[in-house]
Amino acid sequence: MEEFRKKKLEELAKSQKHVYKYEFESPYFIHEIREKYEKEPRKDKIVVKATVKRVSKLDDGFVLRIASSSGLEMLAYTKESFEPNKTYNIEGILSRVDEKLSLIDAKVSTNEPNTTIDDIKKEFDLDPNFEDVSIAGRLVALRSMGKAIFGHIQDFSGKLQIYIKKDVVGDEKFKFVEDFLDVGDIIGVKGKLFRTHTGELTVEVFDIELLTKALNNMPEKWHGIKDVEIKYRQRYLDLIANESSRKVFVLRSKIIKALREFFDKNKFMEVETPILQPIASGATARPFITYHNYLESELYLRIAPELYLKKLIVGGIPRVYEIGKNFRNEGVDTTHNPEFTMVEFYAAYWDYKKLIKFTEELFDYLIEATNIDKVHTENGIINLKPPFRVAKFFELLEEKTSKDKKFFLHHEEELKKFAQELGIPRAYTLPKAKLIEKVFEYTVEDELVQPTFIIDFPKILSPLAKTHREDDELVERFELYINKKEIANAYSELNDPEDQAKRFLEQKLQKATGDEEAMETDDDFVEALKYGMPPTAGEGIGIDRLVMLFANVDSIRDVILFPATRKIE
RNA sequence: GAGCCACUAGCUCAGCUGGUAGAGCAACGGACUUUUAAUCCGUGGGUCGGGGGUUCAAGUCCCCCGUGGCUCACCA
Repeated sequence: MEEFRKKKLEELAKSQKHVYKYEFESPYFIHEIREKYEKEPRKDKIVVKATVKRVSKLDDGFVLRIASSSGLEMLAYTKESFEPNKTYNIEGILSRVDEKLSLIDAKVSTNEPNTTIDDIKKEFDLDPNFEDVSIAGRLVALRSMGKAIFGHIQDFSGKLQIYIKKDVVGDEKFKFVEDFLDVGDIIGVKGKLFRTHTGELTVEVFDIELLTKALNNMPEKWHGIKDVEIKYRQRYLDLIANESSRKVFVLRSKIIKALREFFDKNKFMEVETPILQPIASGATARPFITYHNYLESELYLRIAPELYLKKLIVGGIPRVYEIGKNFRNEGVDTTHNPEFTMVEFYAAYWDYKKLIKFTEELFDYLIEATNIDKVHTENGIINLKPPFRVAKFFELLEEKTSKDKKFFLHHEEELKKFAQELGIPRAYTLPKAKLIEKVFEYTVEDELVQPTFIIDFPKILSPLAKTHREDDELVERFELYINKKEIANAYSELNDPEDQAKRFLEQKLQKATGDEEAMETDDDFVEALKYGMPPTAGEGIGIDRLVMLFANVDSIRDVILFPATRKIE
């Protein structure tokens, strides 16, 4: 804790000023105020004549503060080196970065100026005309100029400059600000909006109030929080300091909201099924175990909601979806968190072909909602706009290995040998189903960068999927791969109770031969099927991975607010 | 679970073959009424992740432990 701040707190208490206020009238978020007076540029390429006032180094290039002859300023992001105090014709793409009008990809231009900073400002930064505002936020910067003080307040939606003049707020208030306010404090201000001569939207403050004192120092303003350990364990600091992080979680919220809208629009009903389950089935994964004192029995945190949702289809709900967490007791890495969010949905009278179309419609909807239809990854530009490629599981395998379906399903010894040659560890001890999966991973997965539906999986990999109508050894199932990651998994649901019982039995046998992740038998589910489940298709989409895709981040921990971390001793 | 790498001021980072622990921002004192990574002058700040060892001397070399990252294994 900061000693000086503590002292300020004590002094304030002595003078009977409340340091932790109860409320403040603040009808708008900061972004709503900015929205009124700031138009979004359309990313046109422009050329302006400007003088470079300051050059600041970034990790990747420079930021320039450039000014017109009349003194209006804007920022320019560049990779080229510019000399301060020189005048250039600068071209770049007009956009808004960190709330400020900026040129991106700026460079020295041989073209004549086609506009001026003054004209641009007039068009996109409107005159607020001294509107009265009352607004609260965290003080994130404070620059004292003697008898005037500039600062910035920030809320989750944005940042706004404040300007405190001694002869406007009065000697007493001004001294209070000088003596007691620190960067990090939560404050409320009342004042009127104007633009400074460099054009920044600013509140000229006539009243200012300390609402909450911050005792700890804030993270550094320029570099933000980089230490991933602090980012994950103290996410609030990450959210205060890093705009990029705020953006990711806003995007996540947008995506989940869009999913709900999309399902609601398509007449799906949202439900909740148990997280504490007596049998952890519906997927192949190891569960967390917990204990219920009253029932005197072990319970599992669910690894999938699948079987419960299908029971609801039996119960007559024609279309259901659930957005919620699954828990899997497995390793943690950049694509796996022990608890993760999925949407699972089931529709009676549909089959997996209908789901392919439906999934494409869903992506169309997400593209519209997020305004993102392409992502630039290290694997190249991924185009998220449907329609997507459709490819058969065994055809892809055959393309890469020149071995056919028969080889994989009926020549186990040779398959083992082949797997060994591919470098798959412990090839001789793995069960056949695992081997096929592994070979697929080793040979095909790397090429699945653009969105691809892989269809028609082998039956032995899919104990809950319906047998393929044209091939008894396959099931009607697809997985959607994007950027080498599985994003969705879907199938025509198996609704023959006897077949289902048989498949569970096969899983049991696999478990007996050492496959720890083989699926648990759920007799209640088989019982439900005996009452008749209409033909149904179902799908699960990993929301964390979906957000990773749209946000273009590499680690699942960057899209989960509080990812799993080890306890610090 | 295995291998490699990292951990230094509140934050971001320097610190070579062992020789009195550094910078920028933040903080503290001062100047400045349109600044904006403000500027200018001055000041304080450290169990170098923890523990042990080698040495006249360890942030630096060795061993153990902790946390994290990457790769692999496991897994969606």
